Amino acid sequence: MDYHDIDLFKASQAQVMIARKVKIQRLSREPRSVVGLDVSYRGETGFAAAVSINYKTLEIEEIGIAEGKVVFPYIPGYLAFREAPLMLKALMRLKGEKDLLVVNGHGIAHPRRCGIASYLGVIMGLPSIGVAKRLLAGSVVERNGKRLIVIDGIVAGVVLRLGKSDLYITIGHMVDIEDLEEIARRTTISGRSLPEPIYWADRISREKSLGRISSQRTLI
DNA sequence: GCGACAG
DNA sequence: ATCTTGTCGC
Repeated sequence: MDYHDIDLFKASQAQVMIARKVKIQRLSREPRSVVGLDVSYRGETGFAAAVSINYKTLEIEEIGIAEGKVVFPYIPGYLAFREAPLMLKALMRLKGEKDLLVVNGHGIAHPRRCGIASYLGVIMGLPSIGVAKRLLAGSVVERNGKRLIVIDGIVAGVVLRLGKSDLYITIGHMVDIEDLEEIARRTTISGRSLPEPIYWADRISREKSLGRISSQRTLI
C-alpha cells in the first residue's frame, strides 16, 4: 500500500468523530497501574509493547507484545492509523487492570485534536496522556514559569524537562493539565529522561524488533 | 505557493 | 521510526 491507496479525507473525518468524544477532566482516582505503549520496526514489521507499571513502586507488572506487518505509511497527523492497531493488540494481551495509558505520541495537540494518545484513550474508554519528543501542532507559551502547549486557545499540554531533553506531555483523554505533570514527574526516575511506562515500552519493543527477547527473559 | 511535519 | 559515521564525556 502506498500513499495513494489511502483516503486521508475519510481518515480525517474519523479523527474528528473521535475528537468529539474526548473528555478533559481530572483523573477520577489515583491510578494503580499505568500502561506504556510504543512500537518499533524492522522493515515492514512492527513490534508493539504494552508495559504495565505499578504507579506506586514503578515496577513492571505485566508485558504485552504484538507484531505484524504494518502497511499504513507514516504521515504526520495520521500516526494512529499506522501504530494504534498493533498497540491495541499488545494492550489486549494484558490480563491485569489498566488505569491509565501513556502513549508515545501526542494527544489533543494535533491538527484535528486526535493524536494517537486521544485515539487510544477514547477507543479503550481509558484515561490517557501523550508523551512526545517533538511538537506536531500548536505552540508553546510561557505562563507562570511553565511552558504550556496551546492550540486553538486551549491548553493542551506542558513541556517538561525531566531528564536530558524536553518532552511534550499532552492531554489524551479523561485527564487534565494538572494530571500531566503529576503523572510525568511521579513516574520518572532520576537519571532517566522518560517516564517509566514509556521507557520500558520503548526499550522492550526495540529489543523485540532486534530479536533479543525470546519469551519470559528477565529485563532490567 | 511555502514551510512544517508525533513515530 | 531506522540507518550510519563520527565525536564527546564519564
